[in-house]
Amino acid sequence: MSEAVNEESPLLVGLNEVQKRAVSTVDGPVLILAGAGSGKTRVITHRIAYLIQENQINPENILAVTFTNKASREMKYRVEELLGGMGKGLWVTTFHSMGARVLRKHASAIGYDRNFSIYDDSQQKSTMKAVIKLMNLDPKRYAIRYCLDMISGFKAQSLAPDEVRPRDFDPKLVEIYAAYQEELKQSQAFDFDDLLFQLVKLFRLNPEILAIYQQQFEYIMVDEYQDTNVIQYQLIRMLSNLHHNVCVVGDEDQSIYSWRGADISNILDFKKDFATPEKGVLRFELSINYRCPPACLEAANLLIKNNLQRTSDKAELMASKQADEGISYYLAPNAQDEADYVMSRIDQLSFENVDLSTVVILYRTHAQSRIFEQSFMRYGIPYQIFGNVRFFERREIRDILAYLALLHNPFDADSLFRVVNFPPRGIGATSQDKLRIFSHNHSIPPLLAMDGIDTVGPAVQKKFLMFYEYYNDLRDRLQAGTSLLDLTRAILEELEILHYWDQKDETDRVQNLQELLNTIAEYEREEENPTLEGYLEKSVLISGIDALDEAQQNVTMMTLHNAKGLEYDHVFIVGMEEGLFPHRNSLEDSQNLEEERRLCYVGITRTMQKLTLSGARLRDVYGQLSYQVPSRFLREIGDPFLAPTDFAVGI
DNA sequence: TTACTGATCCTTTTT
DNA sequence: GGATCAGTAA
Repeated sequence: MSEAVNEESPLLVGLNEVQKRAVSTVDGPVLILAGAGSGKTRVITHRIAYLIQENQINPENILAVTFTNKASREMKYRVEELLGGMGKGLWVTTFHSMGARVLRKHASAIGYDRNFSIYDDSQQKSTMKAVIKLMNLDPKRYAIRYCLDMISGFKAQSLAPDEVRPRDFDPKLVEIYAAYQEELKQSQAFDFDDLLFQLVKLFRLNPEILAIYQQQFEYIMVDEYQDTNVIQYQLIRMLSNLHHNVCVVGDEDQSIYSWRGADISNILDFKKDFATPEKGVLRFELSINYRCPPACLEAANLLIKNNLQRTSDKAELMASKQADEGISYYLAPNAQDEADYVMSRIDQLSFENVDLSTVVILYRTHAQSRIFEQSFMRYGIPYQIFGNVRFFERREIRDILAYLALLHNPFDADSLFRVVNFPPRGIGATSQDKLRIFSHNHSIPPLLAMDGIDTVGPAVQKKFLMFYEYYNDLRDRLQAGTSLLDLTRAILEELEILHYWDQKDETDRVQNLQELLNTIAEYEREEENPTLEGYLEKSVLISGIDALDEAQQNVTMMTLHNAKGLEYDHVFIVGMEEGLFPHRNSLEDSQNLEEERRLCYVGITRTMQKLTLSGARLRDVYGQLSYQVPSRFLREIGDPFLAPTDFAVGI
């Protein structure tokens, strides 16, 4: 069922033949295999615009799912640019935001309050910690991280506690899973995975609710489909099961999230899974790369060939660019020298008036950013880091957000215990444990239990009561219409929190809190209808990459994972050493090793102009000096593409 | 109850 | 090298 390409549409101008067909084929299931730099985003945005402009589809009937908020914002912006205001009502969203949005509407259908909280990683940790403690388990045997990872895995596989086969796993673990879910439920909280897991549950248990969305979303598009997991697959499957107009875009070679449950077979089996008797799957392959210099592309192709588990029969990427500065490799005597080398190169670029926002340093782990950060400061080069200690994860920020979260959702146990003794009120660990147990035994949320607890002495009782009354006072003010900014200011002042940090000479924290007030002010200014709920959701779902500020002339530093979907003129991939990249935890397992290689492939193909690889012979690992061996990926890329002049010799 | 000290375990990658 | 934790003194 090939369609005639509408040559008249301005939305097709400037696209190549395959791109044109991918844009204009809107009916039925469509698979777009899009190699790195092949104009994928362009195809998706033009396709959305095409649907609206040429096929007269109402924007409200289009769903476009991405993985990061940044990607979705970018997509929205570019569609807007193409359509000029006609795109209002489009659902361009991340999987998780979509989950939050739909769950807010129908939470009661699965026994949740619409004011539910969303727990991030650190809240999951403290909740799990409480669970292990309540269950009297050995925290060594049942490490928090391990339990959470397992549970996250279950949820990614769409398995509820009673669906996990205990014979396959430690039965205790399944008990922990059930108890953890119960704890979340008591707190009226969802964790990240729940935003998808519970959404699927909602749809399963309430076909009439699913039907609303099936009818609404006539056209569905999914970006980065190679990184979807079982639960995301199920969601797309459910939602598209009425109209069957589902278009997925992805690239097997760029799958880098299998550790999060992403399953490459989703994209490999798309044909089989989504074809209907009436509508077969159409497949388009974008294999011309418009981004990278030929040497980069050649190197990337050589590298990825070492992966034996590539299953699709897709063609090798072809270069369209001519200009080429080659690839350099610098082997530094030690990590400090590596950083200095990169600095001197960037300094040179700056001297040549290169806009520094076109320069990026990519590394495997966050820990590597520190040495570069120090060098940047020494050289006086402006920089920005993404994802390391995210703003909203700082302790002082979390404390205040916990007050706000508790105001929004009084059931939120984690937030309560976070603030009950901050600033110190003489309610220590012992009293907190008693409150927890009392709350648990009587099935009363801990906040309310503070009013009736009879298992503590009168002195502590009084402290509980005072907290409870202060809480109610704040809540009254919120309901009376006090703005979020004013309320937060009041909390900071009345609890003397700035003073508290000041006293401890923690001026950074004071500054961060001022910055928090700024973000709230900004939120209230920019949002049409600012709410406490909206602000909290934004602060928890936002990820490091979302704060990326292209307007600033700063060099950017980030992990390779964060770089997916981005492109830069000048790319530095640092720490090309065995044990670091590929990471030591992946050396033993060929599957993991292939994922590392794909990660390297992603990194290389971010390059628009010049790629520089580097590594050190000697590096601090866990505070111990260790001799490093150059990464095997360098060998796989091969000498011809590494400019020999840049080799540094010896120590 | 808190605040400090020394020991111990790590960290891969993220919505 | 650093975050987190158990143990101890005030």
